[in-house]
Amino acid sequence: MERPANISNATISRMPGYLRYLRDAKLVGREYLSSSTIAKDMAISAVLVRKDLALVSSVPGKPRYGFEVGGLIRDIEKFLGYDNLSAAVVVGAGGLGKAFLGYEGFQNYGLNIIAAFDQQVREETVRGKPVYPMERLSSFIEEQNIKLGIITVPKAAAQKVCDQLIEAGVRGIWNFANTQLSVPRTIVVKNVDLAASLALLSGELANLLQQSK
Amino acid sequence: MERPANISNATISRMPGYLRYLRDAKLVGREYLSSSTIAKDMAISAVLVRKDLALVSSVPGKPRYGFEVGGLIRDIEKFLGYDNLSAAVVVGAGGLGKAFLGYEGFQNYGLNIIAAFDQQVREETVRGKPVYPMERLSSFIEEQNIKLGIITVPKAAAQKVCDQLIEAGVRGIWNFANTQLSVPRTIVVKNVDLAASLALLSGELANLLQQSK
DNA sequence: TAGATTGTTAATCGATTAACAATC
DNA sequence: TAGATTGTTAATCGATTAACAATC
Repeated sequence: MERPANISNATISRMPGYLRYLRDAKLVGREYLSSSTIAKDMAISAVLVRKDLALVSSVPGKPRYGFEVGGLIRDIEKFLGYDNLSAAVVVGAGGLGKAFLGYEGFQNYGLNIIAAFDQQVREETVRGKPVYPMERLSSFIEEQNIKLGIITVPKAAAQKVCDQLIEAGVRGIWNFANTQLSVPRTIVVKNVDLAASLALLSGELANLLQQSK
Repeated sequence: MERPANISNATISRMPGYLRYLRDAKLVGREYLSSSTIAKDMAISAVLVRKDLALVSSVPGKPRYGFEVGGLIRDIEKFLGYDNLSAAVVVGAGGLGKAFLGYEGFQNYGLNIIAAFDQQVREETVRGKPVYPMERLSSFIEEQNIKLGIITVPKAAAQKVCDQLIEAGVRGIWNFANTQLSVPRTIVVKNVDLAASLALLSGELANLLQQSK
């Protein structure tokens, strides 16, 4: 894999945004786009766009034209590893877990959730995808060689689930339970902290409502 | 409101994390905590903890003791505005929308989702909370004086829903549709970009799996 | 050619960390 | 008192932006 190791997290985080934008642009027939056009539409700076794209693009942008949309899409997909979908399981078939299991959109972002697990199986399938009891978790992960687990169980159960996933062979964990997980250093965890996002929103909203009084 | 305007987004984003940690600590009977203990448990630096807490705490930490847990909890709750819950509506009663409507956990983070709206009402209520048809959106928002809207509709419908929310009086939008919304400058939008989080996770995971080969 | 646009080097900005004096 | 811990000032680090030469 020729993914350069020196690409910043900030840049990586923006990549799915570029991809989404470029896919939309391609759909309406755009073939070339300048960094300034992309920047304006995405509300970021043009220099940043050029720097980001230079890091992942296999062909440089052309002066006078800009970047070739199709090529860029392929390069970003490759960079993000979307050319081969990661199979994943979700543990916790509550509201969020079921929403994830039923959401096809993840396929556009390189993720293929193939099953859910829960202590109590209330529905055998969600939109055609199976929900299994926890007892089957380990063997399923081993058989299917799953490397990515998504945790959507309540906080109190999260650490235990996390340990089980790792024990069974999962190496990356996407954690939606609102708690700090402790894992060996060889495991990657990414916490999704909706509360942090909400805090920023509420804060700005409070300032705004304050002003308008 | 005496919220200091000069607190960075980075600090604000960490506040819900501190709050969660401190609430847990209080539950197990901790009365004082040093910045180094908090830092170790939360996997951030102790100086950062002291700086962050100094910005929101009404009483300074005590040398030799640390910070008083109960007081800190109250200060952060106040800072984040959790002392008065924001009423919100969610538009889009698909998987994610229903998950949000049914999730009581938001109450712990200052948010009270009181109703959902959708074009097609398949269930009249979710965990006791009402789902209404889109036709009722405007009047409901006006009557209940709702200032915060959550968008969980598909991408294609997001901008229209956004416009309707703003038209009816919403001032802050939490957007889960994965598209860039265009809004007047007087409106606050916070996009939740799961794809960005996933990109970081997959990237690190790929590096990891690569190494272990 | 002229002009739009890229890619790169240097400057700026913001956030985190290091060092250390102040305090209970 | 001695020592742990805070709060603050200065240094570092990383990311973004500004400036501008290179290019088609």
